Amino acid sequence: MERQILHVDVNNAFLSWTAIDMLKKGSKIDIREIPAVIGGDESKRSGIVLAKSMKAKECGVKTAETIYQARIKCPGIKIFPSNFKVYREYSNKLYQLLSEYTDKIERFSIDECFLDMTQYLMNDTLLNKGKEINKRVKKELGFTVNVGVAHNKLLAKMASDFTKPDRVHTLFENEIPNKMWTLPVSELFMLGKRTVPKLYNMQIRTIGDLAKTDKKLLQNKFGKHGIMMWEYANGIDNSEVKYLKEKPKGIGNSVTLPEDVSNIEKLEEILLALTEQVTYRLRKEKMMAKVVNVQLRNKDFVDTSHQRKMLNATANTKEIYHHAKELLEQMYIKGTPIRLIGVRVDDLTDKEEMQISLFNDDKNEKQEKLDKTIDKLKEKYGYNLITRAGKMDVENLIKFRKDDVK
DNA sequence: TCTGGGGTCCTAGGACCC
DNA sequence: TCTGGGGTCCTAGGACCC
Repeated sequence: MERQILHVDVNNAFLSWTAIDMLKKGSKIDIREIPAVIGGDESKRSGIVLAKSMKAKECGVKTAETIYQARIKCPGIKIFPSNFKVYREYSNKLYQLLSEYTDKIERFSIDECFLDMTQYLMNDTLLNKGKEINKRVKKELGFTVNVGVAHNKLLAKMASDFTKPDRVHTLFENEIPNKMWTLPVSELFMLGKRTVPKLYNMQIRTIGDLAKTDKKLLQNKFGKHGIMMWEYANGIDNSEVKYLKEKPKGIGNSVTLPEDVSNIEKLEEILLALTEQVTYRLRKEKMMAKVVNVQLRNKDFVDTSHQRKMLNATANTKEIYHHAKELLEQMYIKGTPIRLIGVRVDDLTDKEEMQISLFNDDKNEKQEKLDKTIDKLKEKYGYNLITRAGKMDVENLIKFRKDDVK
């Protein structure tokens, strides 16, 4: 049976949502109407463009480029900081509205959803539902969305990416040659900046070129990725709308340092704070991890990572930090200026499903208690070491943990 | 004052086993 | 002693997404 899929994509999400939030707080200007971007903090060396207004786009400003570059392209451009709390709020409002249409919704990202409408069309058409959603979001929530209308997720996503903003586009199978094959191959979902030049060298310029290329040839050159890109170019995608909440596969926390650090004691201190965050989230998910991974980026932007599989899954800060610290010591070349440091845990399992370890002795119980105490403190003070200094005495907490992990 | 942070999935090579 | 080959697990790194 033919599936009925919608893809809803918020136009310039972070910028639109910031604009609405500012207007609500009494701002006289609507930053959607001027050259503006939402960006990181240049003084913290995270000065990249997260979202841009239409006027900024007209200057040639692109998402993920530096604010420095944006200013060159568009002198006088206004820059506003991001506010994820606000974004989550609007994202939830959108989700609520969409929930009136189907319960098969996949939150693909903070500003994108897939809807499986197959069993929810009644006597209406999919296109009409798309148009209704587009109108209602604008009227009731105050921002605009693009809606892609198709028979699978890939085509719906491609459709919502056609002309913007505030549009509803269909991409049914018979429309593929005219609407999709004419586009440059770089527009195809999952074709990034590494793959596109390789395709160009093979004289593949448009999605149509790719669709007509021999599948076997692509498989030989790109492996699984080759098969996928051929299928996508031909509009083939059998993946389901994942409407059930999935457990995370890994949890990580990394930070670009305000200035390069070449001192391992300092790096260890930051690593501890990052580990604290990661294990806190891990415990909140009621999960345990088996793999610990430490990532470093040096001043030349070269990334290295080391990982280790532990004997038993754990969510304990001290235990995970112990491994993270060893990994750092193993990989850090003395004197190297480090720009970014990160820790992540993978190979996660549900805590409930874990058997009670034979070694779950007093020591472990003591550790669990300590973690719980710290978690409670965090909840109370909303303490987040790296991104914002909380009300709590951060230095003391570091010392507390430092003494503990010794 | 140039380049975020959170993810997922895949690949290649080495170790080890039978 | 001319050295297969399939399979699994592990690690490092790459590509892509928003």
